[in-house]
Amino acid sequence: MMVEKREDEMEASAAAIPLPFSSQIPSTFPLPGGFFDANGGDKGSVGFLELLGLRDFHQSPFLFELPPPTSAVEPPPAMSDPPPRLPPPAESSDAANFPATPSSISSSSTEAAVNAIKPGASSITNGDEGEQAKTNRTSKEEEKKNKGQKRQREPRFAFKTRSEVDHLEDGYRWRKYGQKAVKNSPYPRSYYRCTSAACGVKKRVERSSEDPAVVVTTYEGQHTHPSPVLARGTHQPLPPPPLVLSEPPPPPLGFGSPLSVRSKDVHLPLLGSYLPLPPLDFRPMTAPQPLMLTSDPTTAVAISGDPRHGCNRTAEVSIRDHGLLQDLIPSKIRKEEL
DNA sequence: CGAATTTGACCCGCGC
DNA sequence: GCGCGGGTCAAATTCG
Repeated sequence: MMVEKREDEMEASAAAIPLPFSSQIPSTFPLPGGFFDANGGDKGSVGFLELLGLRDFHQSPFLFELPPPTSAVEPPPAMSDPPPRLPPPAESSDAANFPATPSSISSSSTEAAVNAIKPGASSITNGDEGEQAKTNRTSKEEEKKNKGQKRQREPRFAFKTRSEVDHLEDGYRWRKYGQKAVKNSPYPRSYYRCTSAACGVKKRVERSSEDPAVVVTTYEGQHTHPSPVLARGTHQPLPPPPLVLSEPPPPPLGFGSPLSVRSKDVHLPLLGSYLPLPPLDFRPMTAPQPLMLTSDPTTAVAISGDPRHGCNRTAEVSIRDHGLLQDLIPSKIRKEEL
């Protein structure tokens, strides 16, 4: 509801905010013609990494920050508190969650921060929320009454992803639990929940009505477990994901390539394996604007609320982004970039 | 046969 | 207070 609205706003912002290089980046995120069409045949899940790999990874399109517009001072507990033991630290987990935006856009929602800082929220685990609703609503209502506040919500991150498939493979296993028609959009919104018992992470997937090629994925919550993919394979630092690291920039028609076919073997958690245990620092370093958009895979840009600061913001975000990339991308790659 | 998906119904919050 | 829309549940169905 709210988030969606925000997302809409973000979309609007993406198109409206004058980027420093707006001339190069139309709001429509042009991609080589037929780039995705070529992938049309393969309806299987496309790994984020795969998609990501199609573009310059080191110019990763995704950025994120959690600047609570109203509480930039105090980062959300969940976000700032590196879980002592949890394999995937909050941020990392989120990062792992992070659909490395396949081809173009990504954004984060402010809701994350706003909700994360709600008192009492920290005491409620992700799983609790889900189970609670499941077990009995009366108790939920009671709790609500007792607390006299709205239902707790997990931090959210919204990503806009240009993809042919709705449900992007991110390394975690998701179970669909609902689907709703979206108002003013011909495309339905799907609701997924992490299949891991104790993990209450949810995500919503919907297509942008404005640009059907764009899939908006909203993650809510943080995984409390390592990625099944990682668990399945090695949990030790892997060599750079071949896809991402060695794949040359996508050919104009790259999506139809065998790459897509192998997509299911490529999961974001691979990326997660690069996530350092120390939490990523998503705390607002400058402005509280949570909104970040990259309108082109080759350009990572943070959109601040104030376009006038576009350049500065870009620089700032570059730093921030760099920090993020440091965590997400093997230094080797970054060197190449540098 | 178990797991996952589908889908209609229900609940809740919010705006008018 | 009411209606609308988002989010979730859970039975039915499908799939592997």
